[in-house]
Amino acid sequence: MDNILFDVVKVSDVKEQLGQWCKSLRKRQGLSQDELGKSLNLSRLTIQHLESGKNSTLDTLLKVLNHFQEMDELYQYIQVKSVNQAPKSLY
Amino acid sequence: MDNILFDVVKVSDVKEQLGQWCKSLRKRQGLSQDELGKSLNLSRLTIQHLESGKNSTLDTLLKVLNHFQEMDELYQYIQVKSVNQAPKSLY
DNA sequence: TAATTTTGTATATTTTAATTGTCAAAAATG
DNA sequence: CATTTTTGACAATTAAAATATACAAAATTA
Repeated sequence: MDNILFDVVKVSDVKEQLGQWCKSLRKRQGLSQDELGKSLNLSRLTIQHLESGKNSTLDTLLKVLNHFQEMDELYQYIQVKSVNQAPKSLY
Repeated sequence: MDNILFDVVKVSDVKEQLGQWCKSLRKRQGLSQDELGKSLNLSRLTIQHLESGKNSTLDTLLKVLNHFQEMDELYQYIQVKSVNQAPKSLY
């Protein structure tokens, strides 16, 4: 059971923020949803859903981040976090 | 067109690393895939696919990260990146 | 302001992630 | 070592993401 004290940020908040990120990356390059979609072999609506915080797939998100050279940095972030630490001590 | 010089990390690499991260978080708490799945109303196979780097949805990934209190930090990371910067100058 | 482009929304279809159940291999436990 | 638990893999079904098309609202541009 998730403790409300530690649960201020919701899953939907993160999805919306990810959408905003992708949108800002696209706008920065002056691309339309259609142009970006064509570059990545994704439909314009898939881009639109991602940017509006719908429940996209990892492929869709990562293709977009990769296109704007943001995937490598995210990869580093994850890599540091995923060092396999010892399981919680029983004592 | 993506430049190979900047494309060393592949989408599949990030998915696999995300899977490793989720797996290490689960192991640290001494939980089984089944137990985690039940906690999040996800099937054991959905957890298994996520951990093995398949193409999961954002909901699946974020539910898991949220359960281990890792979503808030990721949210901060994204928030910093998604400040809407001015579009590329035309000059 | 008028014309053009882009975006959000809606519906229908296709593709695929998620689920359910089962089974054997692998790992953990007594 | 034997038993139990966990995990990875296989199929079949269900739920939902991705697609295609169309249209109006919004934003951009001339």
